[in-house]
Amino acid sequence: MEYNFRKIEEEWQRKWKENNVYRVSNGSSKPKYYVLDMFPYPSGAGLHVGHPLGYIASDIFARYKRLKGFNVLHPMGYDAFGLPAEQYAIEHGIHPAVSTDQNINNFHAQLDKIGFCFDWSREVRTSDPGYYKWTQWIFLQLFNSFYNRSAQKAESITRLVKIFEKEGNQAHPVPDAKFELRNPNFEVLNGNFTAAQWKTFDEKTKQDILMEYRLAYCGYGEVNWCEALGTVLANDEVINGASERGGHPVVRKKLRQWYLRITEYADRLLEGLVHIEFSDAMKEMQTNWIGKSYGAEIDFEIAASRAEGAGEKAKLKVYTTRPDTIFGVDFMVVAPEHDLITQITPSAQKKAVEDYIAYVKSRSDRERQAEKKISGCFTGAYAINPFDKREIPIWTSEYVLAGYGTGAIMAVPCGDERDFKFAKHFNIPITNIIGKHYNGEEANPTKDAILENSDFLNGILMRDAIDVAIKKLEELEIGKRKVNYKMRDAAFSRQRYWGEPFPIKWMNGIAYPLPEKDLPLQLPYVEAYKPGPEGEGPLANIPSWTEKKLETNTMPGYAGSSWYFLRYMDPHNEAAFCSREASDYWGQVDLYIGGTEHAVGHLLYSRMWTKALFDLGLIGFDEPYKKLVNQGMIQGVSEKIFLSAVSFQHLKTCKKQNSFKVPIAVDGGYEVDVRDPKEDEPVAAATDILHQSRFKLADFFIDNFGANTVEYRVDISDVENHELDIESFIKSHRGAQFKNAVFLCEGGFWFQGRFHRKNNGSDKFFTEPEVEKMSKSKYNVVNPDDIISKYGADTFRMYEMFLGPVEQSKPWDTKGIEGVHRFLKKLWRLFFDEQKGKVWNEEKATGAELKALHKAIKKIEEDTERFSFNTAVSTFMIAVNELSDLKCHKKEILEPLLILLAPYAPHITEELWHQLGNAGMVIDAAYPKAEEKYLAESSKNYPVAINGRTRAELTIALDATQQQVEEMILANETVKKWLEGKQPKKVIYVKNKMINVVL
RNA sequence: GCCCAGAUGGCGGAAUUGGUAGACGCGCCAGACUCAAAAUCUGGUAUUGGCAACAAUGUGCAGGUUCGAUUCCUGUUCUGGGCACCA
Repeated sequence: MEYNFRKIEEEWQRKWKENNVYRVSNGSSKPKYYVLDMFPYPSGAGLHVGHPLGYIASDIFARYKRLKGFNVLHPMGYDAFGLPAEQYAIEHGIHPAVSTDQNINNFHAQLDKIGFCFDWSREVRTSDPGYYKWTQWIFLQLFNSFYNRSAQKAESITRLVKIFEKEGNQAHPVPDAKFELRNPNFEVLNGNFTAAQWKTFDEKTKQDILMEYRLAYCGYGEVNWCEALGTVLANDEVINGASERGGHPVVRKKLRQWYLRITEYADRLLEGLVHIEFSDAMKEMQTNWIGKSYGAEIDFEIAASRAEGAGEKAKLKVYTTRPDTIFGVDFMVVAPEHDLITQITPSAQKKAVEDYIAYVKSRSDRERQAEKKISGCFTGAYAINPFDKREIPIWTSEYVLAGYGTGAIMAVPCGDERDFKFAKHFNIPITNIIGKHYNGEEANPTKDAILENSDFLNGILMRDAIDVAIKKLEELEIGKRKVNYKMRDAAFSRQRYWGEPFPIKWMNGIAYPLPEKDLPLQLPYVEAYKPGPEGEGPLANIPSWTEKKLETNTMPGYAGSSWYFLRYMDPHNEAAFCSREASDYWGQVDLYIGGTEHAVGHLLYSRMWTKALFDLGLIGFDEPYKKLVNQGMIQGVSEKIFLSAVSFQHLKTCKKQNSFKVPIAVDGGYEVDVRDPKEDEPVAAATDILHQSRFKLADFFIDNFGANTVEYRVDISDVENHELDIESFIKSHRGAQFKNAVFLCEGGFWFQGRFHRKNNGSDKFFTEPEVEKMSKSKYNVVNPDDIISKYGADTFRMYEMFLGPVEQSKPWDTKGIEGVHRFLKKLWRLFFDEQKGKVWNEEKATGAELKALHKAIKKIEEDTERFSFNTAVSTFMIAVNELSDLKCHKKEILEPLLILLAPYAPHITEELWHQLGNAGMVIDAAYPKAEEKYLAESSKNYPVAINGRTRAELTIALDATQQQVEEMILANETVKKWLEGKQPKKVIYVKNKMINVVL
């Protein structure tokens, strides 16, 4: 009886489905465990072997937990809204709903083949109106809430209105300090209003004020605007200030946007990190993203003597974490977007400043920070240092971002590297306030210097001076202590079609929520996806939509994914997003597996939503994910060849084609039948010869190959062992253009199917491998379907795990899969022999067999618990090797081994489990227990090191004393040889570890 | 530029708390079975020198701490992920 994985896997997948083996109920006498994978976006390219890595890991853990007696929730669904589907619709005219459906079906079929224990009855799709009804509903909860800072929680906005009616906003100032509160006559209210004033405000004013408090609110923000495409672009669609598609110019433009007031949750998001099991790296990334810092806001007056007109009374507010360096300020830098610039710039500098601002508008935030080139422009205005009254030039530069702090900084070149470089570049004199700590070569950001040249701060340690300076600022009322966050409110709208519509109606410039009974507000069907006028989304083109004054933006991708883990608990509930009963039962996700790319996006948003839902009493916990495991990426191996404008010795070149030149003539010395190729046809290709120094190009009748080579990725299906199958390559769609190309190898070259030998080197055409992202565009995608049809799902699952630690990125190499497949065949042979059939028996196990088993049980359990699945697979291999060596076919040993292996290879174990005569499913068996009595050892083979280097081995009883060990050591031949008759300085004996003799 | 992570044989990786570097698998080499091949099995395989015993070197690079460092510390290079409209 052979291991027929195809039959076994199909059969059990069918039976599992028929018997609802993986359906879970909300309630059980067993303890609960919730295992979740990060929400996949069903892309048109389908699954490649990298995608299921995390799903396999979570599947193993879910099955393991079930064996351990837990009621395990392990659901799967789709994050189905998103830009790619819309882009596909624009290009191919297929409605996103249609293509998304196709993609999901494709994904689903691929996932099914891997044998996951998902409870598919709980599947959700964010684009399903039954799902996004509740995304809209939660949005309305956020819209109708504000963050009560004194209670440190979200509360109903109607409560806030009552407070305003009773006492104004004294106790609840506007969250955004930059917001200018105005009454209906547009008079600035200085931040506060009384109950009496509130009552006099008209509806519009009231609503505008409330909008400043709502957790989901509407405001204005800058986007990448591409006039030519008439649309807003994502950062990764913008390359060097131009659109990726078409290369049209892109500028920053202010558009009306929805936001989530996540900044109000900054402290709780930080504090919450203490209570959840995320990796330190992940916590650090989130902490840095939130970017809490302590410092001061300082007002600098604008020098009247140097300013013209309006600027006179203006003040420049800066935020700094280092107020101790105030006497080292040599210049100020304001963000190019800063409102003050136009006010303070004297006419003489206007042109230069405007030109500079225009330049900056074409640059993304990323470029502005990443650029090594220093740029900036002097505004012509001066600020006055509030302490020593020194006049300080005010510059504008792209490295200061409008969104952070006050959008202006005081620059201290002796203490800050960026400021230093800027000062050097523009020849701004540098004041040294830290004496010998500053060497004039580079800035020194120390806090451990004693201040000099610093007036009242002289002689104080900088660390201590921070507080002294702030106290003085507050005393003189020129500044105040300030906590600042780098994190900004989350932009929550997209000018796109394929997303959740906002349940919002606009009337007289006021946003009104739709009543709950009108949800879901369904996404209307459209034929075209063109952006609307003035940068509005495609929904603005639909008269029936705009007639109803409905919001034309849609929600971003993370709307649906911020709460999906809750919907899985109660996926078919039509009365609530998730019943309190269900969320109380399942609680937090116990294990969440996904990539680090979500570190600061999805994970922070999801945490914020959870906290808001908790505050509003809708769920009973305020962190969504108890433990997070980050899976690494499986990379692809691309295979590259090199193309060049080659120059044969007697060669003419003709028309330039795609920057390659085309060879048309022949080398005189060789009979090469290079007929004149058509102008649009060939290109020359070459190979590893570029990398072989022993190969002399001069031998080859080529002048300057390599001068202009271009890398070209060939499809990995045309490559084996880094050798290109030229024939198959030329037959492929992309390779057709190379049919008249010359393929240089070490021993000669291929041309039109014939090899022309030049020397006795190889005629193999080698490619250059490169490890990079697995992606369609790199022609290096390996499809799991192919692997499974060749080796089966169990082999595939185990090999994915065997490749290396889940957390680590590693390249896929199909070749290695044979080893895992052999292992499963070897396991099978413990039960069945090809000729003899059944070989397993019910004999009593020996001590050696029990030891092999219990060693495995112990290690597998430990490894599974710490997500070290690769070493667990090794342990299975070792166990099966040992049992094979022992010729052990005993049920007593093999049956527990099957249970151990069931999470990893569910199909083969299910089959063998039933072959052993069991009736139920293996997943409902009890996990075996490792018994120490089979593992006990009385002695250990110790390594004996001389000066730390292992020289010998010695078997010593585990209970040996230091003295006994020393005696044994000194009697050892190898040790004697090294001692050369002398006494050792020291003998280090670490029980159960090693022995080290120090000479 | 900023934040985070990683680097170990020909390849993927192991070494869980500072204690035998290279488990397990791939590949490769040799052998058995076979008319032959596949499959399977056995042995070998970090590098250098040596018939061998053995010796020297060796965990990206340069230092440091320690009886002992892949593991801890300082600096540095390269690669990957993220940087707010890809998901």
